[in-house]
Amino acid sequence: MSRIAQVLLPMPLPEAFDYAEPDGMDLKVGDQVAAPLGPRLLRGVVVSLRDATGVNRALKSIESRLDDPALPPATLEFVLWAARYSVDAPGQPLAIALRGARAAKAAPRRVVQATGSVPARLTPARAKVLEALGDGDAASPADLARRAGVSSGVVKALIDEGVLAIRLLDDDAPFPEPDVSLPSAALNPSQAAAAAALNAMLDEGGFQAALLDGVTGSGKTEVYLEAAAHALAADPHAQVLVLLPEIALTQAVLARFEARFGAAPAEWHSGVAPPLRRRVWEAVASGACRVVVGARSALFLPFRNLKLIVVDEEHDGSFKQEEGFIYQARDLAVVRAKIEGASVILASATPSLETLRNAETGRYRWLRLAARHGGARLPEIDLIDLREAPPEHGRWLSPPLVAAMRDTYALGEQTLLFLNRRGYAPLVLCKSCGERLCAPDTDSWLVEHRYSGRLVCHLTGFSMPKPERCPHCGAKDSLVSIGPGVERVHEEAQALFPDARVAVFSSDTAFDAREARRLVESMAAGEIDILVATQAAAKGHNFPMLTLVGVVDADLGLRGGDLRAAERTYQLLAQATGRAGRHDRPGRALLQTWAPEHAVMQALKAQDRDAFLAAEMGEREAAGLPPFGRLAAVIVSGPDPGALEAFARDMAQAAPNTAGVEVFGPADAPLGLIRGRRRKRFLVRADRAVDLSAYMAAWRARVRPTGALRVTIDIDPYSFL
DNA sequence: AAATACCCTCTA
DNA sequence: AGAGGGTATTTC
Repeated sequence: MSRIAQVLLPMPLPEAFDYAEPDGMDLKVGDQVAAPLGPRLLRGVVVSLRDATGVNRALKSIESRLDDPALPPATLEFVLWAARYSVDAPGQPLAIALRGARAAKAAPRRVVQATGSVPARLTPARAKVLEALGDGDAASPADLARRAGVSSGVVKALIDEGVLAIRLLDDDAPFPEPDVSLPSAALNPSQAAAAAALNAMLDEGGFQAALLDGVTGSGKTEVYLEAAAHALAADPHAQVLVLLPEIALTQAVLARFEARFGAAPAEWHSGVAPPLRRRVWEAVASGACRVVVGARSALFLPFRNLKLIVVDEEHDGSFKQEEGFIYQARDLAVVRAKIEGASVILASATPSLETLRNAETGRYRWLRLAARHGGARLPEIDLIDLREAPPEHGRWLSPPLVAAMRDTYALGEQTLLFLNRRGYAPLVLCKSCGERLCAPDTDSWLVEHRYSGRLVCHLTGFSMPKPERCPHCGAKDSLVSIGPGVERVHEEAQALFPDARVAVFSSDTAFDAREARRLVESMAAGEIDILVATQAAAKGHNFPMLTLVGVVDADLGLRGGDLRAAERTYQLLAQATGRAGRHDRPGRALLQTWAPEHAVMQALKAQDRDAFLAAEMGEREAAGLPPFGRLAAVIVSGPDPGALEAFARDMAQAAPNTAGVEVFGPADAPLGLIRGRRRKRFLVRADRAVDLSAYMAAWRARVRPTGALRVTIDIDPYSFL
């Protein structure tokens, strides 16, 4: 009996396609195959096999089974689950899962080896080459020539003569095995208790979840390292995944893994070159790679025997993927753990309300780390009321903050000025005609970057040199920079302290892992007096000489006012102020604010996280917002305003009526125009019991966007632009 | 996603 | 008629 294979292709197709299985191919679910699609031949994955009964149309045959590792059944199940949850085509998450399998293999290394035959004429140069061949590792022709001190022509002649031959070497250095016998770091009693609880959780086996909750510097990393060691030791094939936000800039955690296990973990993020990506993917699939530290997409790797997932800084917004396939990696990590029968640890000093709620209701174990590691005190936090002590016109640092900086500088200690805004000024305005400069066909302002002399759109990536004349009215020298960014605060700090060493840390100055590390090291070594930084520097670094943190604009994140504004601001500022005064030096943090009475500012000053979260939790509950209800957003977009308007009205008409679901909209999106596309939004609020994904899928099925119109569904939105 | 089928206008 | 161009449809 011949069979039919359902094959999922890594593309936005609505479902898997049926193909005939050629005789004798003996496919299994998860196998990677080459399947014809129209005139093309594509990589796909077998999702099911069934007897070929009831076939009503001619099917194409699978071309071949690929020589690549199969996708493990649990990975496949996870891919399908993620697609259903996100209300997107299953081929989208599959494309992420296959990214490593599709990456180019490393070109084999060409090395020279002796064939055993002797040269007809043994010149001195040739003798040197043969001598150099003897010592050292296999070398490429060019390296061998260099080692022998002759030109490459000599080597080439020997190859042509057949004395030497080229061999192709696939040097896939194996991923080093973690050494779990190395000693653990010394844990304080609080850490030891948490580690013991996590080990007990792992010993229980099956799906388990825990919140590891501890203030900055309480030593969460050591604790989850012990849990990882425990999982790896308990099963010689166990695999561990650690998810980090924006891993490209965080080298510190990698170093700690290396110290603990005597071997660097495999990295997985967008900065990893394709050949290495391919190797990591294959080693994860074979089980040879046991520890992966990665960004959110590492969640889609083909683990064979995943036993533990750690989501570090679980509250961090960058776990939410906002483009292409939209997903929240922290939430999907819990799902993946459930499917794998693994444990998941969510770690944070300022947990998200979603996670906190799960801990409060007992769905997650709740492990709290109390004391600060090393006995340092928490920084003292004060508010500077900008209404009472405003900076001079055109300045951004208030007199009390400048005074504190002066004291700190005089003591030879360091200041961190925190401002979560890249560039020099967030807005450039023409004082002649009032025009606000925007990217072409886009509603978002151009940000002035003075170091590079350009105006940059942070949304679309558009940039242009700063013009001399207003592009709107043509007036000369009429463009003024409005508001501060880190570069402008740098300028002001340098003017106030001409002898101080002032530096900027943002994604523009720390553009890759190496630059970031250089800046962090020079700050840690005391080579910088004042560091002006965005959130790129707020997380995870340890600066012993840093005793003052000044938050330039504490209210920044509160504007715009989406549902998580207060929560996010608290998390960010708690993290930033937590940088001050580690080790034996007391620290101080000053927050410049126009609204010192705001609950977030009061909570930060009182260092009363729990009271703030309780109040915030109460407001969410009263409004039925997450974590007490569910949200989804619909963004409809298209180039033609009239067509968009009409379609949005049709879509509103088509919204299904269901108990416990409210649909709001359509409304103009705050960013009403991006890259020439007009945008409108719906917001859907549902009770927790409602299957929101199914609701959204049913709604989408009722409308047909024509032409250039597009519908994007965002389950659990974080951005409301 | 990417190939192609379709359907306009424009050019001689 | 055939070339260009944009848009809609199809892919097991």
